[in-house]
Amino acid sequence: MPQLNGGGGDDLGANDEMISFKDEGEQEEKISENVSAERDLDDVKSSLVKKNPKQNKQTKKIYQAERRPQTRPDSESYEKTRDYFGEALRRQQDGGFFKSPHYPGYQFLMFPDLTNPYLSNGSLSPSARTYLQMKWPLLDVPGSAGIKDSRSPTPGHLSNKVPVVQHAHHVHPLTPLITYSNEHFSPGTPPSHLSPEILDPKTGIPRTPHPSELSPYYPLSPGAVGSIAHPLSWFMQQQGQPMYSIPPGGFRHPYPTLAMNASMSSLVSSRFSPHMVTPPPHSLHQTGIPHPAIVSPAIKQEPSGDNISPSMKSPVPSKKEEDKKPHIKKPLNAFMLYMKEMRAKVVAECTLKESAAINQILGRRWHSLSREEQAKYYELARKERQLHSQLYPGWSARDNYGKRKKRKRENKPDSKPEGKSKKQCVQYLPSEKMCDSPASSHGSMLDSPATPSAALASPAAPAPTHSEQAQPLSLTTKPEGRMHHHFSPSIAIPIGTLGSQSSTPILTRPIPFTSLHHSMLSPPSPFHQAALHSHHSLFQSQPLSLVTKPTE
DNA sequence: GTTCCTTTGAAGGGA
DNA sequence: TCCCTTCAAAGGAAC
Repeated sequence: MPQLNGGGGDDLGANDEMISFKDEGEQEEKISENVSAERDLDDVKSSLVKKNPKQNKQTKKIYQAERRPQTRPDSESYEKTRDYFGEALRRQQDGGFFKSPHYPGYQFLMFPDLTNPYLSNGSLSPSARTYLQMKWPLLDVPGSAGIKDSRSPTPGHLSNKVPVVQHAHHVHPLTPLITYSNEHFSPGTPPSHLSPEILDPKTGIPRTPHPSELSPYYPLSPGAVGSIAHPLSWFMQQQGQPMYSIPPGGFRHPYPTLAMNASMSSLVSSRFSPHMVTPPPHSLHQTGIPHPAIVSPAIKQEPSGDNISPSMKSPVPSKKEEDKKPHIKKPLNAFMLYMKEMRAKVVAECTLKESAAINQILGRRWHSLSREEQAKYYELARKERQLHSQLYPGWSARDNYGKRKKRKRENKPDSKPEGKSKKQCVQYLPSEKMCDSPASSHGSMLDSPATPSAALASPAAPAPTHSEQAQPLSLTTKPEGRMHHHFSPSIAIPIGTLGSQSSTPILTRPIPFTSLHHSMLSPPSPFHQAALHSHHSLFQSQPLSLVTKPTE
């Protein structure tokens, strides 16, 4: 688990983190995101087809070397989340325009007083109002009118998989932790007066949310508890995508004992008594409720035990048992959680559909996140792992090995699939000049040798080795079949001052002419320029050079 | 219909 | 300890 350096001294340096998204003005943020998305789009479009495993690996290594997020100790993290919420509440109560934090839901981990969102007189407490407003921006919560965030795009409109209008900014990072397929829920219907107004994704007409979109996690009792949709119900409805596939037949209350009433801190760490963590067979808890991480082979449509190599199988269970054995998915890591949350937003901004491209953008944005922001996801991931381990004590990631379709391994430099011609590519590295992240992750690594990579490293992830950092980038190949013909001519953009630490040659990034964006050939916009200037000299302009991509 | 792509991080095994 | 491999999500593209 990554540990952020304790509050005061963020001596991890690196004020080169991209913070511009956080506390800037709303307009500025929007501009920033649009610009970044635009650049990301161009970037990705131009680079996606070019990349190959080795290049990716190099890029990855550089990314990894560049910065390792730090998380604070839990207590401090929680304190900060409290502060987040307090600040949000203050803003709201001050009558100011409530601007949700970048990850507005996160602070709800420590949401105070959720166990009793109502005041004694029956009205919602301010905190509960704030929560509800964050949860359901369209919900008219008394006393909080006008705090709807109209800024963020509504991926729900744009994503064909988002059944509920939900601002990306209001998607709690923990949402994927407990999001399940809507189709399998039959939760209680919240009272109409508290039902968020939801736009039908197809008609755009406001409608009462389907019960499945609300609070399926709350084992609402027939009585009082059911009188209000539980504040944490929104955990369930992120993008209509379950984090874990649901076995046939669905389930009613995932994490049944996960009665998320008070704080999410106890959600995963203390809500599970030992007796309930033992996964009953067939994906069902003892309550008969399957865990979302359990995927029925039928649903998963993954190779059955027959396709699993014997080495992958545990010697103990028989083949039949193996077939019956549910597929327990790995818990999502921090980046995966981030991806799930941000994908729709990126898709909306970039009008990109290709996940590979989206993921590239997300990867960059991930690196552009501040440590605090990343720490949130690391914390969530940690909790998820903790929950997962408690639910499935005997589970090992190794159990899933071989349950996927076998992937070809082409990463090895010398391994080339027979009969497949390869095309040499120009060395590719994502150019931070084109990236949305002024706080170049690459730059921070390359320009800040004093920053110990270990200090920046995620506790769970080993710091990049010296060999990794110094590993020279080389020309790599990619199967020609995936190459796009018009990508041949390209522009090489030198990547800053890379040579200072290694013998890495000037890195160039092929950019198809057809994808060239004006921003690539013209000075950065004032905003971007300022952002660039405020961070690194890495971004000092260097002349663009035209190169011709070698072709075979 | 299946596999690949692409990202980061976690985990496990081998050297 | 280090390195490598696999898998987790996602969905269009390629095969």
